[in-house]
Amino acid sequence: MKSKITLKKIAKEFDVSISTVSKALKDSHEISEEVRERIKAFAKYYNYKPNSLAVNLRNQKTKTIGVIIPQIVHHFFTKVISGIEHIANENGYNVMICLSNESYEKEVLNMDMLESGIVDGIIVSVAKETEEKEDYKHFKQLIDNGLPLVLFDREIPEINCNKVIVDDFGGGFLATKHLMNISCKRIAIITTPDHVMVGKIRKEGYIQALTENNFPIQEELIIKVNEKYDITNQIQKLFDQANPPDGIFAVNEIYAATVIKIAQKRNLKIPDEIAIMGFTDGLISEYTTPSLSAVDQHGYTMGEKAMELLLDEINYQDSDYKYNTTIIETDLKLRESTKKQIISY
Amino acid sequence: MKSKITLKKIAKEFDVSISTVSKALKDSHEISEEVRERIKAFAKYYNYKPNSLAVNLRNQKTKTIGVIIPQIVHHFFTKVISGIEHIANENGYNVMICLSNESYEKEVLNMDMLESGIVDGIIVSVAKETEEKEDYKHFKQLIDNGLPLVLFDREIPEINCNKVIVDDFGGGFLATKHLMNISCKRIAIITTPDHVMVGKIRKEGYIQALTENNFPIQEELIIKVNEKYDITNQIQKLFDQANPPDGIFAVNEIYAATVIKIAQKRNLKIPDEIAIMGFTDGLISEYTTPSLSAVDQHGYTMGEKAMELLLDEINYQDSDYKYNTTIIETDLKLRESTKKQIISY
DNA sequence: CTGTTAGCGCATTCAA
DNA sequence: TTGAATGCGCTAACAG
Repeated sequence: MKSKITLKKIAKEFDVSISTVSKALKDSHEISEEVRERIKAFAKYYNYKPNSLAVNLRNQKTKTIGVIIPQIVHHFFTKVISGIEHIANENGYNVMICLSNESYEKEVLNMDMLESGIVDGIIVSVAKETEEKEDYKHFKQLIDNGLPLVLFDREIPEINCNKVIVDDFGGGFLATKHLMNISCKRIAIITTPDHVMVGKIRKEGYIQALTENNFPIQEELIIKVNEKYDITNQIQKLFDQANPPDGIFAVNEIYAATVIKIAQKRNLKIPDEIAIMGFTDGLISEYTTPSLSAVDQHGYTMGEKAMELLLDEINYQDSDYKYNTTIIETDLKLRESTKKQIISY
Repeated sequence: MKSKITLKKIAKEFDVSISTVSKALKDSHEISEEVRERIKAFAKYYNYKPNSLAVNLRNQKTKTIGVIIPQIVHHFFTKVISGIEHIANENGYNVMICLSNESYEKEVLNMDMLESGIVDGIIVSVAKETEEKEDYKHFKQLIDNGLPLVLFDREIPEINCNKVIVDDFGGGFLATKHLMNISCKRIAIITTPDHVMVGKIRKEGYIQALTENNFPIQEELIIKVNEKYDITNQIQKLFDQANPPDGIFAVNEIYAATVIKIAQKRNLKIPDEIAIMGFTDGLISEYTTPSLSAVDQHGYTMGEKAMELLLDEINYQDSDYKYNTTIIETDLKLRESTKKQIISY
């Protein structure tokens, strides 16, 4: 393995000083045209690249930002990443993506690593396990260490930093309202355990919509899925009730798609016997039969916004920086799973 | 913004030398128990983290590897990444993910950046645009610079390095063979333009299966999708023929899912009137109606294997390193889109 | 026009 | 048991 070429080696080759080489490669006019050209040609030939570890160490910044996401298989997160990448690249930043796999421990490990100087700032969506433990020491430390931080999607109220969140409440509300509008009478929700904040808040939107419209809140219509066990089985129970729902709001794509599969197996007509709303940016929704109506999370926009906020903080010179929480409004992407034939008598 | 704590600052605090602090934090027995403990306590309290730029510069290695993938929204790539992460983390490596977005230019930019010393090795799946241009200078340079490289999925024959590829030929063959087994008589393929190697090779598997079984190769049954235009329209044409196919092999998930949508719109019964095979690790396949039979790409395994090969090369001391091409065998994941009611007379 | 020097943060060798 | 000195690769202020 050839070792990499450095300024030092080039300097030796030409029998000049290192700084002469450095300047020549930077096209400094301090260096004579001739020497400059020869050095540049040589460097180009040997494919010289400044060692960025050294450059960064020198400059005390890296032009790289870190992103920690809980999962990469969720389409929502990949959209967010694309949005982050877009703004980052536009501003000459590189993006380093790390996965926490919803694990507290991996989240801490990733942050430790990112905190060690390789990035100028960090964008995080909190792991479910961390939300469950409610242990946010590592975030506080990060901030204490002066590293800019932006939280997105899953945020932590007690941490003071820039945030970008979806209007989960509004989304839950809209979804539920839409089910009412297509005249569903018994509307169920399939959500996460309450420690997953986004699930909890979407549920609150659901409850608000019910309450405002004088629908009763019925515990048997609220399913909190524990992902450690079989999802289908937990959702099935909705349909085994004496009085099953005629409308379902699922807080994510997999739950919604699972409902479709179950409904089909039971020969329930979608949307006429059972209408379904999801909450997602995902691809699956477009390809189910019927295709799934869903609350649009605008993941790409979230990513862009998160990166903008991070740049804001990175570039802010004074000490009176004010944190900002950006709320991304949701809207509905209506497809077939809620497109009822309106029957007028 | 507080600036980060360094060895130097700790040294000043205790009025000892930097090297004493360094040793103390490494629990060196050269340092007296008492001093060691005090320094460690202090460092812990202030959340000291060695600056990895400095450490890496010193050690000439970073314990980080770079991954360049063309897209992140393809479930296959996310699976590969999970596999890479798994082996990387097991071996104390961090993973830095970069996206080329199928663009030659972004691929080169990413490689330039990674080549500048921040990673110990690189794993790449080639961008479509690069395949089209057949411009591989940047890969040659990378290797010349001595940075270990592993190519996966989309490889480049003329580049000499470790590789992990799916048995695309075998996959195409298997898929086509299975369509024959369920007694399809006119089997079409929906593939990519030939410059996308994986598409081309899968098509060759398809052709081999046809040929071996005395099926004619019919150009009108071979659709090469140009993703710059509407996919549905291009695929539709298959069904507008006088003699439409009764079996379709689509080389990726989106094409396959699109076929389902089209077939449904035309009221074609799947799989009886038209059977469909995809080629994917994706999630969509499970949630379409009917669910999609597909060639399993084993993305996770590919990722693991790629990382193992990279570690191999990184850790290899001698100069006679031998490159290896690992072929991941495919197999079929049969679901409903090919599950014909076998009717016996 | 070119070179010397210092320093970014750390680890390590050698000397005290 | 501690510290001084050196160097990883680079840049920039300053000197010549």
